[in-house]
Amino acid sequence: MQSSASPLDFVVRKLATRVALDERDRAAILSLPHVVRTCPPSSYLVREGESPHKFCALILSGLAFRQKSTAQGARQIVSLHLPGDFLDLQNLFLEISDHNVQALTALETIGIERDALRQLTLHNPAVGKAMWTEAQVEASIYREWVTNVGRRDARSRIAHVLCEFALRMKAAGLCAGTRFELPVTQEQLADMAGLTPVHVNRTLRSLVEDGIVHRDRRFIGFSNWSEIRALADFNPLYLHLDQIDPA
Amino acid sequence: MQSSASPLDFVVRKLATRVALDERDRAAILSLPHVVRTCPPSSYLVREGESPHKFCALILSGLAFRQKSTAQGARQIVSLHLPGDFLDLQNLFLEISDHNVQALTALETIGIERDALRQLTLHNPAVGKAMWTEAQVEASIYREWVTNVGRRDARSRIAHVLCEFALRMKAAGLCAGTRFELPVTQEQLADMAGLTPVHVNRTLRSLVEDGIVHRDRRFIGFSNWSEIRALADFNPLYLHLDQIDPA
DNA sequence: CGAAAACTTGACCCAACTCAACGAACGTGG
DNA sequence: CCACGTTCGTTGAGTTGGGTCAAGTTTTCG
Repeated sequence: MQSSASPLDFVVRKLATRVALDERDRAAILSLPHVVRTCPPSSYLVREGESPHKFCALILSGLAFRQKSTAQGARQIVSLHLPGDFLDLQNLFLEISDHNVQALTALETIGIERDALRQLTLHNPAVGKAMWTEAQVEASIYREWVTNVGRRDARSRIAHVLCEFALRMKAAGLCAGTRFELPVTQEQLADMAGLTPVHVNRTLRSLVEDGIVHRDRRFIGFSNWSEIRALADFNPLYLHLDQIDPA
Repeated sequence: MQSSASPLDFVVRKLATRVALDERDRAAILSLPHVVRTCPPSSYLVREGESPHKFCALILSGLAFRQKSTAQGARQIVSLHLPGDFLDLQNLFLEISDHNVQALTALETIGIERDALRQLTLHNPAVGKAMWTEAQVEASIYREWVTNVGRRDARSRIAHVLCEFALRMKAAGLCAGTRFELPVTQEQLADMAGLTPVHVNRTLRSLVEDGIVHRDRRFIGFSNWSEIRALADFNPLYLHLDQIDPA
């Protein structure tokens, strides 16, 4: 019966997509100590080498990404995150951060007290299961990215990134499915795909010329989902979007 | 006081490297229903698209790898596993397998009943924490692999794979550190690095010619750890080898 | 000992990179 | 609301790291 506008409601709703939560579980989540924060575009939320912060962040609105750099100064973006994604799951149980997390757009996050969230994850089986599912889906996406960057050519690689983003946005209820804003520079897209910005530019152009992708500024549209899906060699299984409340 | 030679002792020892376990935790682990199995080289332990098996496997001896294929038939190896690694963590909480797991060498595994392990993970905080740490270290390794395959040239990439393997083997007490057997064909190495077998052959040869790597059959040696480490741009932080019992 | 698998090597090719310049869009302050 | 600096996108020309194809050679193993 609570009409609360607490940002923790958002967390409850998120976790409830992964597992059935009873009243007690919900109450436990809703009593977690937390803060709401906003971060400007490209600010760092986590830096490689740091110890975990007091709060574990989840995105309420906006986009973020994870990134590592090589000694030669090349950057690789290793994942993209949208509202409902945890940005700090790794730091819940590891003591030193192994990569950077950066805001892509302006970001609104809820920071949940690390200790409390860890205790809840370890002691409440329903919450624990939801958190495990989140973490395992994230790992599955990493595996797909290794494959994408390791074994697909530039066209497929870029198309694959676009397909994944479209589908995750749709699953999060943030776009209709075949048209969406991807607020990413071509340089950032290059860093996701393991390509150079120049080559991304040309490849993206060729996708547009072939009528597979429409583009206006940072807005992307697909003419034909099954066409781009085939080109991208995109099999949505790895997103485990059906992994919802198998109770 | 138990002198048991149960393979579960191995699991206890493994998890005890991640978290302090008391007698009750140990007893709970030691009572898990399980089977020991052997698998011939290149047999499949998990296939993409499958539902989870009744048992969740952990390697007792031998090596295994995870692998995905593209529609064009290219294969990418996304991780390598050695004794003490879980092969089925993902299937503990996900309902469809998103990749293949294959034996690299002859394999001896302990299969722990999935349901029982899941319950223990969710209900026993110490075991839960150990399992989380395992899973998060695995995720960290995926991030590094995305970076390796996306942003390093062939020499560094291959050197990086060698460094990681050497250090993980050493950490597992399976080699001294600068000389070890890597029972992998050049084709498999290529599939780890996102290269072709021919190019792996030439690149490996050039590393040998430069005196950075020694090779005899499948045995690899490093002349100078800091030299290959620099070439590989290898920073062992991501392996979280110190992530041991922060109690 | 013989067949299959793994490793080598050479010759050639091309997808993607580099370098460099220019144009378009954005945002910020006056 | 315009001027202007900055970031982002676009394009051309030339280069190269790594791929392809194909033919040996060595190793492994039944």
